[in-house]
Amino acid sequence: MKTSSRRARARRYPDDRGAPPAAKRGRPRSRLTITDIARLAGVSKKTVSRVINRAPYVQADTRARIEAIIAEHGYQPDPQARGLAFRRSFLVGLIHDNPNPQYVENIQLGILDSLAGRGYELVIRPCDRRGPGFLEDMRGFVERLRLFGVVLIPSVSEDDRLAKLLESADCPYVRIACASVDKPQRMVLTHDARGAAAAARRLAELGHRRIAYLSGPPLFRSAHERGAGFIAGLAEYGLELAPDLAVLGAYTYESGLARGRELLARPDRPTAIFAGNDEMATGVYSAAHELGIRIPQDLSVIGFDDAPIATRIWPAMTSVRLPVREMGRTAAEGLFATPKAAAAKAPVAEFTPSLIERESTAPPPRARPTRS
Amino acid sequence: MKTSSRRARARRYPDDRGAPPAAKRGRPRSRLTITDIARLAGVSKKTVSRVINRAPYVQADTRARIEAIIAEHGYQPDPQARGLAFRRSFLVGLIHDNPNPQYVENIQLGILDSLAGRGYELVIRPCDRRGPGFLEDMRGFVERLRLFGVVLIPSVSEDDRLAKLLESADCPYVRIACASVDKPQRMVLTHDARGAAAAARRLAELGHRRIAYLSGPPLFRSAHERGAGFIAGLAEYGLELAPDLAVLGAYTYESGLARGRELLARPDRPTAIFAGNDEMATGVYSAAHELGIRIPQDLSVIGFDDAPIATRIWPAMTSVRLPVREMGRTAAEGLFATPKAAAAKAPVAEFTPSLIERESTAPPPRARPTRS
DNA sequence: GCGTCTATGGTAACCGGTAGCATAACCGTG
DNA sequence: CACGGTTATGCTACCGGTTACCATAGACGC
Repeated sequence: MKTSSRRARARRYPDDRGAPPAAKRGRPRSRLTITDIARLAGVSKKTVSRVINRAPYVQADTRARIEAIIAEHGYQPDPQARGLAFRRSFLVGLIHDNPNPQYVENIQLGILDSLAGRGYELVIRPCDRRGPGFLEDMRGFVERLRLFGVVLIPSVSEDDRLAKLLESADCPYVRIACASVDKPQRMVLTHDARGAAAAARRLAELGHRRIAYLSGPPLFRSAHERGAGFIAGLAEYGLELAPDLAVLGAYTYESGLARGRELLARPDRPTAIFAGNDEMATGVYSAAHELGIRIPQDLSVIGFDDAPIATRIWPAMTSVRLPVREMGRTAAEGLFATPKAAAAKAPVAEFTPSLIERESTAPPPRARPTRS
Repeated sequence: MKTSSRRARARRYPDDRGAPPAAKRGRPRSRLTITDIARLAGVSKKTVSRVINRAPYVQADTRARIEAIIAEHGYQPDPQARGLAFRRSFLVGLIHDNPNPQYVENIQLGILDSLAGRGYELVIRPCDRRGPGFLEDMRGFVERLRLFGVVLIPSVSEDDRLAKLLESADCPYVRIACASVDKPQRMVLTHDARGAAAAARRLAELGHRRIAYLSGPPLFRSAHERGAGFIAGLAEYGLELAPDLAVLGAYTYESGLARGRELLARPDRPTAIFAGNDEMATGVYSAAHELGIRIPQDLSVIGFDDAPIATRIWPAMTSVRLPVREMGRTAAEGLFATPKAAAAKAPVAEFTPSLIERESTAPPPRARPTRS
């Protein structure tokens, strides 16, 4: 009877379609649990739990013995069980809509640098902040996963609706964004303006006077920030950005190519172009090649990001670099800050870009640099 | 007494340092649970569970009523609790050591295409298969997380030790790798050889005879595969790859630049170079620029991967394309295959690359193509 | 010697789900 | 109309941890 009953059970769910495969998979062979460790050590689960969580009230030798047993058996507490009890998962989310894979990858690596060895994992979540149901999606994501924390990178890091949502969902977060923030917030700041100013100074020093700025799209705060910094840098040399030499791109190669063609086809074309990012600067390179304009002899170009492509095109491009991986690491570290520090809403860290000089800049044709 | 006892308790962990912040965080306000839904619907937890898991033996109207209540309240079952009971998490891992961020990003996006709406999440795990403790790390990772499945991409996808480990850990996996496999396995196959053969045919048709192959490092199976395909393609036109024109690179820009310089400095330099990937092909571009060798008039170049850089350098590069995002999606789909299909160990899918012709190929100098 | 405090460890309940089994209702059939 | 088989549903234990609360053993002060 027992047997036949079991056999009947084996044929479960006769009309089952679409049940999660997880439910059908064979059981993995069971591993050691906290109960096993407690039994091996001759103590209670509670004591082992104290050791795992580094809680006090465990004798030093007891602690050492338990730790030895844990190490010997390679025991790893189950994050799902711990998370269930803690009402918090051991997952850190990266929410992003950044079109630059190199940037995203470096952020990921930086976050993982910080997570390594802590027992937390990184969950990736791309998004479209202008898509329908964006906020609902995000809410579902963070609530369902009970994320330990979230890192946001541009441009979604500039979306205050999302920040507000994360707060209401009680999900800690750190934003990476450039420095023009009105109120104190929990973020990793990048001083894009300073990098852009450095680019402006360098072009001014080389003697350029007709200098163009190829801006990123207004959706990105960095576009404004870099533009403002560039203008400020020029002003230090008594230069102004002529209105007709400030043109709007989209942070894409294609927009750089199109705007580059237009700028360089003018009779009084600029002798230098500062592009809001390397993608657009690369487009300017192509436009120059098409028109037979030599870089850097006829045209100086500076980009922003110091993407790998900056050294892969010819001539190697001068660009502005941010320590992206380090920024990712720092942002993740910020999630582990003490509650007090987190409540302070102060910036987690600030980064200033550096100008990496290569072969795409030179004095303008028929002109002499003001100094070296 | 009671009160003072509680107050004493509030000062818990007086010398606590290093306890997981999760344990210290305030509790998120509690959400709806399956018990709440059951109460609202006037049924038992078990019945709600059946609805969630699409199990049979629930009356259609009961099911509809429960689904309506779930939708109305935006209830989402807790993946940690489900995972604990299932002994399986709802996480899919991507284990990778691929140096190409564009490739990795597209794989990620493809996997996420497949996971979207299924309630599974993507966890990223870079690795170094030659580092110390590689296998132990991986074992700890997959066992601790009880991963639902893992996607592997080159070159770690070619590591049989890891495949064996995943099997012994009862962790389903799908590998993306090129087609030269000896035994049938659960993988997404890419016919890199066919793409390389197409490149060879094209160069032969244009009339090239002195053709070089710049190989990737032996660690990558794709390097052999592409080389073999290229040689086979040449053979169709009665051509051979001269031993001195097969050189070894490292899939990096720098190696492409160095090998390119050497190849192009020879008195009898090749009129065409097929590089194992776009990074190296870009290095060849730079070497040609340095030496004043024009592309494509003096030198034809074909790369592999169709990376974004292929269209951003000048002249736009002919390259071989694989549908990377689609491959990632397909690999993830493979994890959801029925147990029967999974046990079959048959390939999940196969992809053949296509040759994307751009401006970096032309007939050799002072020669006439054999046909169009 | 006794009450109080501190250090330590045990027990039961719980986190939010799922699995096994019992049971009731329904169905057609001999 | 009793009966076996199928469908629908609920009860209870359990997944692997953590917490609340309690019990006990020494140390200490009077």
